Amino acid sequence: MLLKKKGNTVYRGKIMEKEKKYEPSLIEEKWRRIWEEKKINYTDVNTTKKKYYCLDMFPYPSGSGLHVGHWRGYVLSDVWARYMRLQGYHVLHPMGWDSFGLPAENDAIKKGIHPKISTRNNIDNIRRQLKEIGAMYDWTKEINTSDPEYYKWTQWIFLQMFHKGLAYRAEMPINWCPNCKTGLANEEVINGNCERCGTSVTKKRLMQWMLKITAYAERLLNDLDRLDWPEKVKIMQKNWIGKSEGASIIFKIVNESCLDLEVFTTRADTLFGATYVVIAPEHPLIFKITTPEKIQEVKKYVEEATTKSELERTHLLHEKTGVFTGAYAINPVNGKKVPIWVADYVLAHYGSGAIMSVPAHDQRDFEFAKKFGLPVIEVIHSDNAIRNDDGSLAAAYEGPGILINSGQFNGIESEKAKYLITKWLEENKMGTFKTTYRLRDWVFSRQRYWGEPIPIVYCDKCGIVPVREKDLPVVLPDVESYKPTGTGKSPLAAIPEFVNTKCPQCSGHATRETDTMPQWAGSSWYFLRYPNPDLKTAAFDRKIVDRWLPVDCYIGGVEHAILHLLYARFFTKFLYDIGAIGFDEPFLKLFNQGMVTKFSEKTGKLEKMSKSKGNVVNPDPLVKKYGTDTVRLYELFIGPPELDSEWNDSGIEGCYRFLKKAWNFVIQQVEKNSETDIDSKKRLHLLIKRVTERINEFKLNTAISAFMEFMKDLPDNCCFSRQDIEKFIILISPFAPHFAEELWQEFLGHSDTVFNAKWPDVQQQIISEETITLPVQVDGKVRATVSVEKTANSEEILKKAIESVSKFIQGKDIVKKIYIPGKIISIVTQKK
RNA sequence: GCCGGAGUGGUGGAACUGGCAGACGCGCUGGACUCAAAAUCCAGUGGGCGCAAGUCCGUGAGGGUUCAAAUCCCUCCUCCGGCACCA
Repeated sequence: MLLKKKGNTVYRGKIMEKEKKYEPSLIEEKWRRIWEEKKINYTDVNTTKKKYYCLDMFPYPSGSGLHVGHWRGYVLSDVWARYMRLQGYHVLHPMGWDSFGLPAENDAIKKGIHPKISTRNNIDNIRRQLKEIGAMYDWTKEINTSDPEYYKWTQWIFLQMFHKGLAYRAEMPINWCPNCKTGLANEEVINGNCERCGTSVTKKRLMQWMLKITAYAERLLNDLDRLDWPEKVKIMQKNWIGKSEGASIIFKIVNESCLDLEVFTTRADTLFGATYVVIAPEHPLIFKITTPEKIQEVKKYVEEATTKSELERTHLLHEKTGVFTGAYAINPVNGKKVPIWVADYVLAHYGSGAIMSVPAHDQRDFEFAKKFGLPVIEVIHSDNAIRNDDGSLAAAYEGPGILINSGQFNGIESEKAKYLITKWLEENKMGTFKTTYRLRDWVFSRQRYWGEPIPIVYCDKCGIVPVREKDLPVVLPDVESYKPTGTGKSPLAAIPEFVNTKCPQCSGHATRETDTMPQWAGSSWYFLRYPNPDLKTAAFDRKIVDRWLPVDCYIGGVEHAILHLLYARFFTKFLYDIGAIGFDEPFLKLFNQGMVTKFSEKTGKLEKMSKSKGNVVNPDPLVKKYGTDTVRLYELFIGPPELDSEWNDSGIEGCYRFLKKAWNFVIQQVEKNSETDIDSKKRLHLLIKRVTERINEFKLNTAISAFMEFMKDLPDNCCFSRQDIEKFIILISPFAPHFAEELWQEFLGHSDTVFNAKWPDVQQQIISEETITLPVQVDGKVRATVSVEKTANSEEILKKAIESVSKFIQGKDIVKKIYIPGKIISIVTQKK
């Protein structure tokens, strides 16, 4: 019974005799408290029910808190997790903190607070904000990568890699960020700049711990096929791994016949056109082969090249430079003597750090040859080559063609010649088929304080010795000064109590490794820890992780497409190989939510929401005004979840109005206490069908539209039974959990949570129509619609259709009649 | 340069496998309620022409396939993201 009273819609329910309208502020906090008290989100990992692991990419606890952009992914995963729960799954939906690493540390330095304290404060703040979202996280499984009880096991995994030879030390020029004062992984350098602070990255030669991720290149590549991931991410990983099949060819060095110069090429077919050889400035043979009269010049060039920044070398200076070493090599296929040059367009870390140069068929070599007057010999003929008036090549021809100037291989098609020439080299022991990868080993050392200490000691007698497993964790010491030194050593090196230790093997004097691990270490296996976060005896319980993993659905931003996802796959495969787990891919399904953008006054463009762009929208005032459920709805309604969406505050009103209407609808219908009429039954089941389908397809924006349409189209006199109203509440509960719970328990009087209810089934026979309405087109234009019995045959239907458009076909001949069952009728006419 | 994604009213966005373009929301206009406002409710809302019934045009541009194209094909433009001297 509806009463008008002071402008408010009120109801008299069975349970209470007081007036009530939709007031989120009165219900949301209450339910969050009750859910926590009753532990309804606690996941018993020992359950025998079918499981579902729905994981968010865990955040790093920055000081600036969450904005509406962060909400989007969390709301999305929560709707999905709640939906799967209502589908009868036992859902694990955990949350934790990626709290080691540069962002946390830089933030701490900026504020002058110890990272340990600031991290704890930030975590407390973000946890509070996350709880406001109302997500069903099982907080008893919270983990924190900077907790010694956690990083003990990160160190343990490192030791396992060390034992298998996958963690090794190497002195090499690495990417160095002068601002963050630390080495960086290849993956952390974006366009020659530091991923974190944007500073131009330089090179620094340092002794580094490396992880041999390249040993897994082939598997990391192949197994992508098994994953239900966005194609975009798979392609990005594929490109990053960069598999390239070709040949390794040996060039003997003139007068140094014991020295072999190995080059890698994908164009063995052009071997006869190799007119010189180029080695990278970092090539190990460089000073062995350079002739005495050239040594000064080469030395100078190498020095210049190796101190250039990554940006200069790879992005800015495409003008070719190089010097002749004075040495010559022998082209194995024809015995020709060719000069050896040093040039920095050849990269030391790819292939063998040396190339054969074929200026006629490689544009880079062409430019170099032109600049230094080196010969160009065409060996692939094609009419598609671009030529000067005199017939010489105007640019390298890189396409396919027929071999010329190539001895016994003349006349062969280039693709075929690749194989034949490589085979010939192999038979003559001057080369092999070879596959190379762009992927490089992972630089695992950071010269910073806030990370996992690498559990290694250096003993004067025994050398490099791993810390015994029983002595883990190597605890990060509390220090006053944790600022980076910039010397290439971590701040830990300045703490004698930390550095000086005893050798685990001989008990003699030893010093600890003082570098720490990169931020990506802890996040490479955290998903394995959630099901058993408090386990003291191991990183994880194999029985439990094998039951709960792989993660069924992983939700997060696309910015981690390469870094985190590749590293996590690598760790998982390694743990599989050593028998620690029974699966070798961590994440079966990946969903990347789009960014939330907003116009930035600073840049004058639409930008991803971020503090630095000055375009963040704080959810707190919105929650205060409309309630969490409305904000949740709007986060989803704003656009397709996988695409970027522009935030606009004004749209949120629509979601609030909808919830108010839905609230009143439920109350009115329960008050009516009648049976569901046929029309309403049909509407409800159509809604169930649409919402279910759209959630399954992750089209949550249109799932919400379906609810709005349902509400909007209801006739005034519609009637729904209590049972059907319950279905409606269950249907909306993943989207607006507080709203649904209040109606379910408080208004309808259930004693258990709505999230233990069962997702409603569609009754197909209710929504199937006996008559259908079809549009009728004449010459491609819709001119009428006809209602026909579903069972009618096509002749009847066409007859009816033609009658309906008689006006439009008068004086014309019908040349074609098309009836697509259930879809459309199309009449084609011609003038008489 | 290469590889992805996108381009639809005033606006955010719908549209299954080629089958009534613009669902739903915002905004706007008009109306109801009110002393008045807010809130709420009802109606309208792509553009042109027309009093109207209507009718023509319309999914970044231009071509094509088809009875039928936002959707498929070709050429091109713009924006966003990734990679980029990887031999």
